[in-house]
Amino acid sequence: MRKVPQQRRSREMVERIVAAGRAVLAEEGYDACSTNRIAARAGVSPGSVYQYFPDKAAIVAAVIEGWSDETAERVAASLADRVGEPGGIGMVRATIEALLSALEADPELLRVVTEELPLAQHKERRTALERRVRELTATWLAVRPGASTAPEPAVSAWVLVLALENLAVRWVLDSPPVPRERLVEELVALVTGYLSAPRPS
Amino acid sequence: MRKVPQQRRSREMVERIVAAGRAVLAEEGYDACSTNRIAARAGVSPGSVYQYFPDKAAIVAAVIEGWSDETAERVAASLADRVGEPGGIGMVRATIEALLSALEADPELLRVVTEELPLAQHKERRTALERRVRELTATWLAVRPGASTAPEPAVSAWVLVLALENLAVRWVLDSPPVPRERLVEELVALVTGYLSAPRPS
DNA sequence: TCCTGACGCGAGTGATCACTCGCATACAAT
DNA sequence: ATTGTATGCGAGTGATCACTCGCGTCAGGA
Repeated sequence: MRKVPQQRRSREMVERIVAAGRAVLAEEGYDACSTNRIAARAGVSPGSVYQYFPDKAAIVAAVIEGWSDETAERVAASLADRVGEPGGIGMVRATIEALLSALEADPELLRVVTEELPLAQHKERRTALERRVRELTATWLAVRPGASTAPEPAVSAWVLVLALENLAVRWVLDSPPVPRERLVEELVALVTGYLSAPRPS
Repeated sequence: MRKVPQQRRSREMVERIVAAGRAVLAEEGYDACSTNRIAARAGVSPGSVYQYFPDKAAIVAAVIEGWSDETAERVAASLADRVGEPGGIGMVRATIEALLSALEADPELLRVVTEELPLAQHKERRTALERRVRELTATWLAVRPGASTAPEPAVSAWVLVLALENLAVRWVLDSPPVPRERLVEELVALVTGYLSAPRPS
C-alpha cells in the first residue's frame, strides 16, 4: 500500500479495484489481466490504481489473499457443523468434504491461481493456507495416539495434505469421470489406508 | 516448424536454439526467457530463430517435450533394471525410486515447468507423461486381481499417480526435512495402504 | 567455376503495458 | 465562505519484446 485510504469513497475504490482484479483474473485469465483492464473494469482511471497499490503484483496479491481467506473460512465453517461428532473416520470424511466444497466455490479463480499465476511471485501467499491445514492435521494426529502407525505426525501431515490437495484440485479443475461421492470414498481410503499401513521399523 | 532444416548447419542451429532455451529457462526463469535472450545464448541472430520456429511458444514446447521424454526414459530405464523381480511391494518401491530419480535429474527445469510456465499454453504436453504413467498403472492393477480392494483400476491409478506426483515434485522442489529413504517409506505406505484399505461396498 | 536456393544476419517495427505527472475536483475543518 | 488536503483523472512515457525484412553469405550440384 502506497497510501492509506482515509475517506469512504477511496476505501470503496480500493474494494472495487480488488473485486475487478478478481473478476478479470477469473473470467479472462492472467495474461489478459493488465492494470488498465482492471482499472476499466473497476470504473476507475489507471492513475487512481497507483494511489493505493504500489504495483500490479500488489493487486494480484490482494486478490489471492481474499480468496485464500475465503477458502479457509469455508473449510472452517463446514467443519464447525460437525464439531460435535466423534473423531476418527467421520472427521476424515468431513474434512475431505469441506475441502472439496471450498475449492468448488470459485473454480475459475482456482484454475488461475493454480495454473496461470507466476508462482515465483506469490508462493508464500499461496502456500499459507496449505501450511495452516498441515499444522492442524499434525496436531490432530499428535493428540490421537494410535491414530497413525507412523512415528512423526509432521511427516504424515505433510504427506496427507499434499496428496489430498493435488487430488482435490485436479478433480475440480479437470472434472474426470469420477462422481463426487466416489472421490470422497477414494480419498477416505487413501487417508485411512496410509494411517494404518504396516511399517518396516 | 515453419521450415524444415535441410543442411547440417541448420539442423545444428535448431538444436542449439532448443538447448539455449532450456538453459535460459532453467537458469534464469520464464520471465527472463525472451526470444532475443535465447538467440544470444545460442549464438544466433534473432531472425534466424524464426526460420524454423513459428513463435516463442514453439521453442518452449520443444524444450518441454525434450525434458518430458528424457524423464520418461529415466523412469523406464530405472524400471528396466528390476524387470526380473517379482511384482508386489518391490515393484511399488522401485517405481517410486525411479520417479524420484527422474525428477531429481534437473530440479531447476522441474521448478520452471511446474511453477512458472503458463500452463494454459502447454497443458497437453505437460500432462502427456502423467497420462502414460496412469495408463501403465491401471494396466498393472488390472492384471493383478486382488492387488487392490477397489473395483476400477482406472480410478485407483488416477488417485495414486496424482498423489505420488505432487508429493515427489514438492519433495524435490521444497526440500522439506524428510530424508529420501524416509520419503520412499512413506510413499510405499501410502500406496500399499490405499490398495488394501477396506471398502464400504 | 558458376549459379541457385538455402541459410543466416541484425537493425528495425509495431504493439503492449506498467507506471507517472500535472491538473481538476471533492471533502472537511475552521 | 475559505482554505488545505485528500482524491481522482487520463493522456502520456519509456521500456520491453515478439517478430519481420531486406540484404549478404555459403553449400553443393552441374
